[in-house]
Amino acid sequence: MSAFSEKVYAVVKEIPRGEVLTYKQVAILVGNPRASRAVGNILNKNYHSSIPCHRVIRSDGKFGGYNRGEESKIKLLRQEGYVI
DNA sequence: CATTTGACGCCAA
DNA sequence: TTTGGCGCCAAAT
Repeated sequence: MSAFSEKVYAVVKEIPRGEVLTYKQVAILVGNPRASRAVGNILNKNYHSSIPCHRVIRSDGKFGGYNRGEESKIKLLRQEGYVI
């Protein structure tokens, strides 16, 4: 595991229920404001059940993708009470 | 080691 | 406002 991915996992894991962070925000929190793309890449290839990667969405307000399907991601967020 | 890929983001038309 | 193109970074090929 690279330090970068470790930080990404740590940050995502700390997202409280009902809250969401954008890829950009995560990138900033890990120290690389421009690595928004890399963040998505890491979450995509390393999906662990321990990490609520469904709490990470695009800065545009779109939901982005999800390894279990975007529908599942949206469903989860709605269940957690996330509303636009 | 060099190139491509991808759950992104911002700016210019 | 919506679309297209460019930039940026880490991992996979």
